[in-house]
Amino acid sequence: MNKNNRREDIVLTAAKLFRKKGYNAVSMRDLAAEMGIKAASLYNHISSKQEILASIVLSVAKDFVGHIDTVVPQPIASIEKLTSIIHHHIELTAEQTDFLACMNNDWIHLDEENKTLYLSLRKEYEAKFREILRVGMAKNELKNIHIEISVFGILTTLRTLYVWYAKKDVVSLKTLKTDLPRLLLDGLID
Amino acid sequence: MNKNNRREDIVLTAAKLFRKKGYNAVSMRDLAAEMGIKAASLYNHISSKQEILASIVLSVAKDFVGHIDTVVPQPIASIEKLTSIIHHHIELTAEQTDFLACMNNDWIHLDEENKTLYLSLRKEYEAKFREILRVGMAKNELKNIHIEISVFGILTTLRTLYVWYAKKDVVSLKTLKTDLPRLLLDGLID
DNA sequence: GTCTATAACATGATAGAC
DNA sequence: GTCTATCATGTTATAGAC
Repeated sequence: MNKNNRREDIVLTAAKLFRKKGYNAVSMRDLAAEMGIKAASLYNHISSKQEILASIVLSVAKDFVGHIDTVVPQPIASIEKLTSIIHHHIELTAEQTDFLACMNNDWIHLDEENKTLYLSLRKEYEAKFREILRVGMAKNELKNIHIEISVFGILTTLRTLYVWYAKKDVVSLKTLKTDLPRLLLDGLID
Repeated sequence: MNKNNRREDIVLTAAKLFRKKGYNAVSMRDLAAEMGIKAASLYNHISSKQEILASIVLSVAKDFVGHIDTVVPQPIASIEKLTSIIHHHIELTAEQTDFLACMNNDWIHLDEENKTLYLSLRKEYEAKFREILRVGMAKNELKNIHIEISVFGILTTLRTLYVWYAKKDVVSLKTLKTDLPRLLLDGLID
């Protein structure tokens, strides 16, 4: 196993543990034990516990911004854009559950520099999402519900999908992809 | 100041710190410093850091179950019941922001016994909420969206209200009480 | 009720041998 | 690349003086 794979392995294992117990509750000894090595050996592959956290959180945050950037310029209705975004959240949740959980729970433990970077990516994502809603409402494709409440309500549900995805035996990915957009966009009442 | 008030003060201060930095990142020295006393003195009022956390988390969890128990037997439409629950979440979020945040972020750090208790309260709440949706769908008051997805989507948003409530300058409590039920129940699309 | 002092241990990280 | 050994610091918690 070369150095990159080993590093990747450490980050994946860390994400799993951080998700389960929280960043602060996971010691470098815990992480090393899970990898089957000693704590000191970790430092041949990573430079600090902080670096691992930043690697996890920022990779997900960048992925989300990357996706919304491909959606925004498309010549499709607002509802289609929102559906595409919801589907991307579902897919990423399925593929990178631990990373998603880690981003949501532990970003607060990033050092000042990375926290600022994370929050600016998040702000950028929210601004682009808000703009899609604004245009949709202006074109009367969407109901005129308070825009901040709409942004918050939808993004919160999407961000927290991973919590619920752990119980995925209850519902298939396919059902999720049809019924979650219905819930978030059409609502429960006719 | 008598013993109960002092204890209460410690719990309120702890909730504030736990919310800001996370349970594990707050030491008893931090908490004592914030209270203007020494760490050792805390133990005259509480028996452990764990006990403080349990006190915070369980009080909120019990409040939610208590409220839904008053709503369930009422002779009103499902939509009215859901609106009442949404309003209760909004009110509690406004009154006990730190407690709500602490429950959401730090329940994972409860010891085994209290974690089990918390999860059973949470399960009980979800079951009662699910039943309201089930009846509403059976009576055709609500659309037939996958029930687990509906439960998840709505409760997630309500649980995470505190995150957004910190930016309360953006929207009034009154607007929240009208537009959040609209978003969650009516949806964005006509 | 609060203090000082301290026990007993866990933490992130590093140096240097192999 | 991994190990053992170690460091400096932080942790929860208690004993006993005032």
